[in-house]
Amino acid sequence: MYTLAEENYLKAIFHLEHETTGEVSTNAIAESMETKPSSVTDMVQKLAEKKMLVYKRYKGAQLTEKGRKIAASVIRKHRLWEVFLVEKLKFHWDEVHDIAEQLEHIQSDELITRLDKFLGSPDFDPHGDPIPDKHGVLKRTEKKLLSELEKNQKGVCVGVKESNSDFLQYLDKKKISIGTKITVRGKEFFDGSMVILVGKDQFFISKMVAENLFVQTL
Amino acid sequence: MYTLAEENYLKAIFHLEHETTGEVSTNAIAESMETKPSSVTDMVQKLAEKKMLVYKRYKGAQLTEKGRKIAASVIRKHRLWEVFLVEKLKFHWDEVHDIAEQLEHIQSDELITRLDKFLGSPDFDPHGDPIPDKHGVLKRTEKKLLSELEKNQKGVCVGVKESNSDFLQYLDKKKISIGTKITVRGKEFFDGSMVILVGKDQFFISKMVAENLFVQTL
DNA sequence: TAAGTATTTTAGACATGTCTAAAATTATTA
DNA sequence: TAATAATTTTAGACATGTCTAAAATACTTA
Repeated sequence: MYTLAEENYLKAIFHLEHETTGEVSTNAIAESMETKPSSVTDMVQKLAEKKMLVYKRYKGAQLTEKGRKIAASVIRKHRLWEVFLVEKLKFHWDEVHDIAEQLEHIQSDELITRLDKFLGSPDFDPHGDPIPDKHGVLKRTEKKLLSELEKNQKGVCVGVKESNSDFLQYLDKKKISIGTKITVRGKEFFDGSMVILVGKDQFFISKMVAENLFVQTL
Repeated sequence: MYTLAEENYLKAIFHLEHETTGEVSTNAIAESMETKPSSVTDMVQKLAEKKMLVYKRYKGAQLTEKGRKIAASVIRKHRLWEVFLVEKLKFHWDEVHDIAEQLEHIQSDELITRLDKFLGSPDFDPHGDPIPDKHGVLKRTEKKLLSELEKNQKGVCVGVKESNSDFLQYLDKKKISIGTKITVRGKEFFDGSMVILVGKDQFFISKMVAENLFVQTL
């Protein structure tokens, strides 16, 4: 269908478009892909010929609807595979990126349909990023750090900011994982610590923990 | 690690070595890979430089220990993924080859270690072919058609010869799947039909069925 | 064993995607 | 706004893996 290089370029440009506004520059693409600007120019011209993006010399690139859909489908596959690796194969959240980077290029619609079903049609990947649906629609989501919530606000845990084994084990112990509902019961000004409700358990967490957990506000 | 083309050549040669004896000819490789003999010559020379096989002009190729191990690891991955697709994603046995053909090239030892464990370290793929172990050792197995067994012999179902939906549904109904133990209770000369024991159920099967089921004799 | 046939290799070309070095364009700032 | 700096593109080369056409070698058989 599409080559590996094509998919990687479209994916990179898709991400860059979400970080800034307007056209994406050659240099920005080169940097994010760890390649040279001259290579990017070549490739972007080819993608423009294939109507996957619009390109004007010296002005940068912008995905077309076609290009956007291809990129979203690759990202959907990436994130679904990450869920598989963490939920089923018990990888840690920080070990799965490179493997998903390969798995995202497997070509089979039926495979992804079945994988999605097998995983229970998850909405978020293990890093808390939303999974585009099969039409390439990405729910614009309010992903916040737990530390940004105020007293009495609720959120669903959707991921961690930086993951390390100790922190993940701490979360395990506290029975916090993706999908866990968290309610803020109290918040201290001076040190940013919180008291939160998880299930029926209420406990204290430090600022460090609150600043490392992503939640989806409810 | 190794390129896609390298892995595919080694795999094809590995299979051909098991079908005949001695060196594998350029033409045979070309035919099995649906490519041209001239392309094979080029590639085989490169693989010889990398010590993955031994090659003499006009005399064909033979895998070295190194090449054999790489090939076996690719085949191991292919067959483990096939088990995953059938057992976990509920694909039919005849739908999984093309997808496994892509998945077999994913590079990550840890992934395969975990996948193997997740699947319960299976010994056979859904077609009844043995899965090489992590050291590339392939159990030489006595895969036979059920029709070749005599009265009172036992076997474990390891796959089907030709699979079609109707036949797979028939097996489902009779509670026969990979790993199922089958005992031959009777065999008729004139039409090749059999009476077999599956679990606690004893029933009649036609020659057509007996000639389409692979078993591992016990 | 010589001639004809089949197999295999070589030579040269091509497609994809990358790179370096140099040229062109755009942006900055004095 | 002219000079300088930064960005971007072009030109030409290279690596991988493929192909066709032609040459070399091996196999068959009369």
